[in-house]
Amino acid sequence: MEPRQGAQAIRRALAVLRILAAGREDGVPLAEVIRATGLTRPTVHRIVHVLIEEGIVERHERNGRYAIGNQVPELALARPRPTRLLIAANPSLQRASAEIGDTLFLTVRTGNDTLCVDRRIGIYPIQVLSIEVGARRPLGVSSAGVAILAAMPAPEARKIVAANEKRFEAYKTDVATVLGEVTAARRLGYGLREIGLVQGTKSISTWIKTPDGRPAAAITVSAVRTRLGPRREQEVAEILLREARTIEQAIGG
Amino acid sequence: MEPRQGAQAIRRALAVLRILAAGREDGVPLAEVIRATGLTRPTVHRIVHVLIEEGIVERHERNGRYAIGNQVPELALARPRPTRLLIAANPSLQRASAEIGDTLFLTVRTGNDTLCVDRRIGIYPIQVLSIEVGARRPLGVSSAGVAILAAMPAPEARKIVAANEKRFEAYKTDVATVLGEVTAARRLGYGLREIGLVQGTKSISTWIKTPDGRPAAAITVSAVRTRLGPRREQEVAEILLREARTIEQAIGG
DNA sequence: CTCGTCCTGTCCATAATATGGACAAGAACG
DNA sequence: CGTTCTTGTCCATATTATGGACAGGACGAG
Repeated sequence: MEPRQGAQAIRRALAVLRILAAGREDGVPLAEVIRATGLTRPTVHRIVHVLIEEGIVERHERNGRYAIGNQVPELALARPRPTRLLIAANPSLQRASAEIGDTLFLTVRTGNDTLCVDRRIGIYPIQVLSIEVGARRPLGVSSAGVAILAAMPAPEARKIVAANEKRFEAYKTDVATVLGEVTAARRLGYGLREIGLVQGTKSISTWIKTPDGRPAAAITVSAVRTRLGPRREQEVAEILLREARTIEQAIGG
Repeated sequence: MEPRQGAQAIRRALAVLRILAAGREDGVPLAEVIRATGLTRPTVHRIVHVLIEEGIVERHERNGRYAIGNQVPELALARPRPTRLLIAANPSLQRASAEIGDTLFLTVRTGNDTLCVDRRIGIYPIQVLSIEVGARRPLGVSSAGVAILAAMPAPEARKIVAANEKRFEAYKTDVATVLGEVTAARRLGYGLREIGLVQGTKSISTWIKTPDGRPAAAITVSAVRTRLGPRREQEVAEILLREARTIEQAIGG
């Protein structure tokens, strides 16, 4: 059903945009876009510069990196709603945050990426704040991504991981490692990253499925590793599992 | 400098997106997109459906209209900053709103469109609320658009108005009428619409220029016509002119 | 029912468009 | 001064997007 053709250029432009989105405010150098998309230099160059002329992409004066331009939020204003998920998850995040005390994230799946859409800071004095709302990463490199992959049929997960192969390099991981983590998560019942993306942190994620059984999001706790020993890992995971089910109820019914 | 080529399809896709953005949540029927963009049916159809596959556009179950999809806000999350203008204009809007009592709008120019980016509701019991944050219209059909056109060099304004010709029809106006209003606004010092887009309303807009002298935005008061007689029009215009200058200072320095 | 008038969706030969190999040029480093 | 990073450009080529023509569906009037 997917392959509607006659629009290669548009699809490529969108692929570029998604890579740029992952670069957030800082932007992404052209070479990185080329690597991540697998397109050729002239093609990426052309696309990026047309998008600049159209105001969809901006180029940073300083370092020449490319980033999402201000016309994108302008287009987004056409869509005023906060998602159902965000509303449904709010009480759960509130509750879990109070209970756990460490930083909580709500992450959705969008295409082959995870996107952080909400964050709650806990009361414990050391908080992992590196991941911000808007942070976007290839599915598989964060515990949330691993959890989401673990919750979908294995073949589909493998396909996504394969599609992200070129981008894993930048996160110092690879297809085999990710697939191993996904299998482990499937067995455990939740996603885990002993070595967080930030040095010395650990993350636990549980998936949230839509009524049709497809994983749409994950809730994650990140903390300094010493705060998440085996015993506490168990406790935290149970809370996250409970709240994930609660959120599923809220979006399902 | 503009005409970088080799990307017709991407530009066309963006043109389609901007039209869809003007349709907001309700969306736009395909035929309207065809009219507004001047593209052919198969082209628009193909573009729209590829964008649907990519999650950039959604189709409403009910009426088959096309609207901006949820991936657009997701991309926009990559850009967390509220614009300087919004911050700079805040105190002025606050003050003017208290002083005037009718609904105030802050509208920016984006390409050939105006886009409402802020709204303040006044204290007077009858408020014109039809225009919401995110509302997007061809430059020229609202008093804000007229004001912005009036503040730019006449040839540029004419070019924009000509480019929007096909879209005016839907707003029951035309090139000649708009150009007349722009000339009148240039003479007056502010934009005016005796017959607002909503029946029985009247709007007054003043333009805001960036330090380089190009108009970037407008502040607008909309009220039921009877509340904006000649005397009060004068008063309101003076407040708006004063605040426009204040905002220019704030973004200039 | 039939005709007319709106709409959306599809086919495919064709021309125009986007492509990418090869090259150029600049910056940072030793 | 060479080496290894970048980013940017040219242009012959074939792949890609194009749009005229057609089909089908929904609605209303006669």
